[in-house]
Amino acid sequence: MPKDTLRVWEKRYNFPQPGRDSFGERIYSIDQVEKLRVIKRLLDGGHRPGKIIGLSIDELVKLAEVSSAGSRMNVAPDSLDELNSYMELIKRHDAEEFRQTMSRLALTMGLHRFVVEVVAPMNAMVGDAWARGYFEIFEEHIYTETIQVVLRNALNTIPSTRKGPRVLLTTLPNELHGLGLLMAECIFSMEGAQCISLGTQTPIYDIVLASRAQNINIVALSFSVIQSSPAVLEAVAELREKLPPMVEIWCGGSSTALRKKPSEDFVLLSSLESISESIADWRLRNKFNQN
Amino acid sequence: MPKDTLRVWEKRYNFPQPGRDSFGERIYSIDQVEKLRVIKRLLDGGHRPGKIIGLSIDELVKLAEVSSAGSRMNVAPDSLDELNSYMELIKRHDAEEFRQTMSRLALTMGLHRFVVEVVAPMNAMVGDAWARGYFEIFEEHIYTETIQVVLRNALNTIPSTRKGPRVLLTTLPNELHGLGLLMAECIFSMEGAQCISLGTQTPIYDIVLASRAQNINIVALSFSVIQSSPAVLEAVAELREKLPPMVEIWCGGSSTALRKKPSEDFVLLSSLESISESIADWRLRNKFNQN
DNA sequence: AAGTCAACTTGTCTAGGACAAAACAAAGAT
DNA sequence: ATCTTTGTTTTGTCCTAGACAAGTTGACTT
Repeated sequence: MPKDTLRVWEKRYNFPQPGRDSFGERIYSIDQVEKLRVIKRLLDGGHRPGKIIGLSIDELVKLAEVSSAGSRMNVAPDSLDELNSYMELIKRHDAEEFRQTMSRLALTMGLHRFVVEVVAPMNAMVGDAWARGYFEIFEEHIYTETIQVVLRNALNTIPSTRKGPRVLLTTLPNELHGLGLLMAECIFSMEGAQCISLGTQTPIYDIVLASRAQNINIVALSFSVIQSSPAVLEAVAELREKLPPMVEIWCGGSSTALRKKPSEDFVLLSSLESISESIADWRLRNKFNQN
Repeated sequence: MPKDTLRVWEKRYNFPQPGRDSFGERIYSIDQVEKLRVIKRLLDGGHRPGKIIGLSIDELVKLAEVSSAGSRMNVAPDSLDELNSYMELIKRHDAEEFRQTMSRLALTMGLHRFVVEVVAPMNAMVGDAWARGYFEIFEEHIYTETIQVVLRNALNTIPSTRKGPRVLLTTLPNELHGLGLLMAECIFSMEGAQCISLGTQTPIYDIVLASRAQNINIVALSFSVIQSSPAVLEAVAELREKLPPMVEIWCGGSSTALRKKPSEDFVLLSSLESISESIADWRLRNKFNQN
């Protein structure tokens, strides 16, 4: 959370009101940090500072529950119990058991369904649990690390191909959520695409360079909620301008900015499932000039 | 590079002197950014801003070459040619070939030697090449991602054990260099330790919680050069204080801060090889109370 | 050669102010 | 009734300028 923002909130809304140490520097109490965490979460969800910053921590948590309920709608109620039982494994700190369970699930369900039906909703649940203080940071870390190991392991078993579209996966600077990227890579690979991942935080200019050097057909970008709307759209527009017209830009993730208005600049991947459709679509469009 | 620092440099050393856009906001030219990159690298190497900031870009690059020569000394000259040929693969953008070469090497050399004799020196070379502008950011990303895939893949093949020390691997906040952590995890695992990685950037308090929850014997921290000396030592001291005395802290990485003076707070892993020795040492010390 | 202290260097915090752009609300047009 | 347009408020980030603790250097002393 930017320092400037905290300072200006302090002046405008009288929150947070940090104590001062012996040198006059701000010290934020645990309570304040906790409240800030929930506020941050709500802001990502579209609320406005002026409206919510005065509320008590309890009211904020209640608001957060209402807001997050919507994102969980698309999960079948009976599988929710199942997902919760996996969350319990982490909470019980049975990391090894959790890893084995996830590996097994990935094998039995198939990677595609595992990513869409287990990992995606669990991400949301873990994020929620963390914001509300149910989860410690280290538990979230263990979750992320475990899922990463399982997904990368699964990726290794997919035979590489030379036929599908060449897809460059990355995120823009300031976006360091690598798990979303990895999930996308799984789906893309399952659809027979040739994936080249750059990891997170690639500057626009370097995406252009990389797509040229690697003969890329599709640049796939992942966004989490963190980014401010205009910055995202502006960056994508800039990338579109600098990229050859034949190279497509596909954007996915939970960022609300992308969904606002349809743009000619990029293909919107509204969900993980839509990757499959978009790939099929791309194949139709490019069936002649494909090698 | 912190905004405050850039501003105060501007006032004190008259560099950088950014242009201004129509709103009076700073715009840094490519040249300035490039010079800043080299300066940053030199600062990490122990130089002082006041001494080097006035030098021209050429003089700075020369200085950087002298400084980095030392770190490459411990590589046999004939294997240097070999390493350079791998670098060429990346520069030629033959990512697939590079990946296969690395996988093959890891198998033939064995993971331990691969990490120590190939990955570690190549990390330094890539960092160098990048700072001098030989490497684009995206090439560095491809390198990092590829090595990560190879190492994680290799890690998967190591059978897990229930006998060795339980090691928690992570970095402190502000340290997001994940590759060093992964390399350490490889060595630890080869030595029969039970590794639990939290990924990068775990707050001190959460390291304590995690080590309790996971029954940890050793907390292993990885440091790159980026961190300022006192902050690192202070953080380790704080961790030492909050951790039960039986849990050991082992620190490794290229940070110069650690090497300054021996401390009772932690075990210094001066190189990747010393992990093996320290593990053997630990086993001796704990052969009675081990399960 | 090694320890001590003063002077210098350096990064990061403080304060308050300004302002563009996003978000909202209300009035107007199709 | 829904969509566009306009004016108003909200909000984040940048600006200037100054202060100061901690780190480093170098001369002096033992």
